[in-house]
Amino acid sequence: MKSHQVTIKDIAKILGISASTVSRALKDHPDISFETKKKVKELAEELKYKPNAIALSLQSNKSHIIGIIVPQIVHHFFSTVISGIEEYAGEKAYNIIITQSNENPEKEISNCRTLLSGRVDGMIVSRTKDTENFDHFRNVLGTGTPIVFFDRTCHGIKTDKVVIDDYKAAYEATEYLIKTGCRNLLHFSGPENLKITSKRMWGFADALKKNHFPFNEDLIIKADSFEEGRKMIFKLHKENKLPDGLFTVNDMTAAGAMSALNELKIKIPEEISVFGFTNGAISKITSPSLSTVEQNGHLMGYTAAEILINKIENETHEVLTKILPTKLIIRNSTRHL
Amino acid sequence: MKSHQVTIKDIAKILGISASTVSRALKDHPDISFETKKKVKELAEELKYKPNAIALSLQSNKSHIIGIIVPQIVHHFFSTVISGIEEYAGEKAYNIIITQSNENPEKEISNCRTLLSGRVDGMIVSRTKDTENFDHFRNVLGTGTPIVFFDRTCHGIKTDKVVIDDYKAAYEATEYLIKTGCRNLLHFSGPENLKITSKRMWGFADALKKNHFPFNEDLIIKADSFEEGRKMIFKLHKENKLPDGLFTVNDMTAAGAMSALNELKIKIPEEISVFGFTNGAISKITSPSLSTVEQNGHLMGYTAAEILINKIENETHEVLTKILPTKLIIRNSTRHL
DNA sequence: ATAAATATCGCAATCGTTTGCGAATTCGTT
DNA sequence: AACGAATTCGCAAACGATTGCGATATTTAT
Repeated sequence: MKSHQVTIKDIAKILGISASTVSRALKDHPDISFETKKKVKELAEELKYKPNAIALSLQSNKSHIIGIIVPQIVHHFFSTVISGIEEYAGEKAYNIIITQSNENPEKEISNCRTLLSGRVDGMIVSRTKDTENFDHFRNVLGTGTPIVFFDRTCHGIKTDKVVIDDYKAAYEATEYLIKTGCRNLLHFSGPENLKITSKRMWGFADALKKNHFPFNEDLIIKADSFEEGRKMIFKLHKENKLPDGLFTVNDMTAAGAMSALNELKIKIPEEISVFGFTNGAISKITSPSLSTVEQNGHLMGYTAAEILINKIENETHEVLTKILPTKLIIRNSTRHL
Repeated sequence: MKSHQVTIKDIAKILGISASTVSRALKDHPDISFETKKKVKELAEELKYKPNAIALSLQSNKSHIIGIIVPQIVHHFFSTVISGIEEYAGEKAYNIIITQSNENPEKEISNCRTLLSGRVDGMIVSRTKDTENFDHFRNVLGTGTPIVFFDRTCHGIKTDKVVIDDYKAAYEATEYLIKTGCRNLLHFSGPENLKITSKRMWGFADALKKNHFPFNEDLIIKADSFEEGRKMIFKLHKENKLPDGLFTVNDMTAAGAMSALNELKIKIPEEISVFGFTNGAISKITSPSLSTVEQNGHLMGYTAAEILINKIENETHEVLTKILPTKLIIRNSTRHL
């Protein structure tokens, strides 16, 4: 099928010179005469010669490929990050190979293997919710392949990270709810072993404490999906325990909660304010539109790629954690100041 | 940085045998004695030897990489398709390299170049809305690299396609609106040079005609995003031209329309039914939840990968167009039968 | 015992490109 | 005229793995 792609040897043969001369001519090596260069370049142009990236990789031991592992490509936040990675990588002439773990630690391990044997120059990773053993990442680092984690990082591994200040953002969101008159707050939270969700939880808790609100663990409820958000609202409603302010671990959960509240004819934000997290695509679509924390996924990906490629090309060994700024996006699911 | 990855030569040197023997031992070549095989395999295991994919590629002229070009990774439908591609590719030990054109034909051309010089074995593509010249795709095909188009295909290029029957799906959706009592229908449409949107439009038009409804071009309105959907509803409302049934070219547009209708306190579906297209993530989130056409992106990607890899490995030359089934998803933005 | 068959392994070329080093040619200088 | 310098280019090795073929060594058959 594959018809023969033009190689440097083809050009050499046609011109009756050696392959080395062609190679040097194409990259303006001073040893080559102007005339030879001209002939070579013209023919290369005519035959649409493209250097064989694979041969170059073999030579240089660099593939110019970045491997990515995310839980799900379909998830809006992750695809935003990927898009950011792709942008910076493109600028630097890197390609990206994407794999997804589907929140399955086993798959994550096999993804590492795949990318390693694909000889990627580095990896950008957001781990599974359930990843507890990090040996596969240590193996990768052991081969000299750098990793940059984003969003969901791994505790106890010495490597670069790009995150946001989940604690601070949650604190601010909670305080906004308080300032706009909410007196009875609740937080829908995610799995505890994820640092980002526990940080958001602590931000919520500390904001309450600082503002002299009573706090106990009943104010933290496990719910981190559209369905669970819905269910939990119905449950709270039945038990007559609905709050007047709700801060959720992500936008989807908020959307689920709002969907239930709408069905119950409970007015948002008059009777209950809802604050999400992530500023995903859905936050503009909900009724009413959702106040949320902007977590700039594109920038996160872009930054991760920047750090990684810099590490690849300059072989620096310093380990840094980059904290990206967040900001509150106030829409119509919360009252105004 | 990159510490030396163990190669076949390392194993050979340690064991005092030749590289060729190691190579054959690892793949159970009958020429090699049992003892030698055992020694080689044990050492390979111990040193965590992984064959160098790049060297293999150079040898076989196969990279085991599939290149993907989509307008936007972030778009839910496309990321669903990518996820499907990734799944089948993973099963067949292929990697995927993803590029996005950002709806920019220039970028699409450069993406083709990038993937070509990355020596991908084949490509899966959904083109830009504005791509009018297809020469870059013809160039790719000219190098013997097969392409499978999905969703947005290219007219006049002889290559495989995976699509849905947009016409039929639109026809059925429209007919559903009619059957549930809508008498005054409108269609929010996309750019005309995209086959999929014009097919959806014709499906809408023919359903009207078949049901003896008057049809004229005023029933087709250009609006294919959340914002435009919103604006157009407000405009129609001001002009007192709101329909009692709305079929949109995609879910986002429907969501925008519903957002405006909600603000105008117009009841869905009592006063106006809304029918979307795609069954994206947002269709469950809208208030009320959106009736829509299921366009199985995951299956589309999976199928495209199947066709492509089959073509790569078996070097078949037949060109086929696979039409995937759709079905109506009836939720709460339309009345029931 | 000798030829033939078998078992086991190494040499070298190959994939496409790069690069140090040496070779050949031309030019300039005295 | 002769010698050194400069110009221009080719040879060959290297990257890691595969594979046809040839080279031993061992065993079997006659």
